[in-house]
Amino acid sequence: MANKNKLAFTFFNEINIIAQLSSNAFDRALPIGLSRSQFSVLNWFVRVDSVATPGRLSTAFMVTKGAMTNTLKKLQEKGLIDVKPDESNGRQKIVTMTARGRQVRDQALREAGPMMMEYVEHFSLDGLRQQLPFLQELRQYLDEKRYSEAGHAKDK
Amino acid sequence: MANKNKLAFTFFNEINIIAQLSSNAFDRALPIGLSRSQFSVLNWFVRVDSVATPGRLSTAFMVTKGAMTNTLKKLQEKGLIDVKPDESNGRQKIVTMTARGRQVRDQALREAGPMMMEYVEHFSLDGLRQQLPFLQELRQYLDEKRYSEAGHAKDK
DNA sequence: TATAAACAGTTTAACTATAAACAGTTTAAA
DNA sequence: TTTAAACTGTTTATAGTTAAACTGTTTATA
Repeated sequence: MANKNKLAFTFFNEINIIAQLSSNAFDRALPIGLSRSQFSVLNWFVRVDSVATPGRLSTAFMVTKGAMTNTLKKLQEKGLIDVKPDESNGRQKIVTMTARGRQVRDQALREAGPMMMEYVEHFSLDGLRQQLPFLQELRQYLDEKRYSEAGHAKDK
Repeated sequence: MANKNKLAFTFFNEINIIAQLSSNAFDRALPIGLSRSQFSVLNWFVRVDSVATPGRLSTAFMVTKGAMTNTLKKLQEKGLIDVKPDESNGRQKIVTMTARGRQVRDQALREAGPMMMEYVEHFSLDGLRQQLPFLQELRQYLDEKRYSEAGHAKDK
């Protein structure tokens, strides 16, 4: 059905443009020297867990292990995270957030929050809430599809 | 309202994940040697206009002029577009798609289309259609906001 | 007309990402 | 016990992006 095909393209196109616009805006709201991926890792430690391995983080953020190695290196150099070997497993490393990391994350959120608020203030709470279930269902579906694709579930 | 703040973050987070997943899938569906930005430019010539300047394209795709210079160079090297000076305006260039470019675009669409279809086949036509207006309104709002931000409308 | 400002596109440096090769560690199997 | 396979994280090469400096052209202004 060519009609649905076209609709699918339009739909994903809108999603992509919104993602790009909001990401760009968020990047600019972040303190200089802190990239979005770096902030996201710091925020993860608040939202999800206080301890992680690099592999767990690369899976959570759907980036390659190499990308996460790079992000963690930057955070470590700035003293925002601690990385130490896992005594019980020589392959892994243990990553935690430092007090300074927590401070930087909190400040970034304080600076970026109002901007994100402003972005949705013209949309009702109910309007946003009504969209969420569809988006969450779609996200979950795409995520499952990703894992079921041949030769692609390994390095993610 | 902290509640709405959190909802806004959740909302944009979902949008970003969907964008990332669908983009990655689309990238993989594309013929090797053709990046998403390159395909997008070729597709633009079918969807929007048959002639363009580099500046118009960089605005349309919300990337810097430098990024578009790079994309167009790759397309030109592969013989998929023509770039020639604008006789009536020495600052500008005129970009058009070649017959080969049209062929490559058509083939890419044939290869990637079914994948996108599969991505939405579990969602009803009506379901997608119901989401669109909100997304389009949001996109338009963000786009306008972008232009109204100080010191940021120039190079886009 | 002369000069300054704005504009259109290119180049460069820095950054982030991927994919693939790599090194070391652990687990499974023979 | 030895060996092969799987795993965890790093490195390297490649590609695409931004921001800013740059070149050349056009427009506005004094």
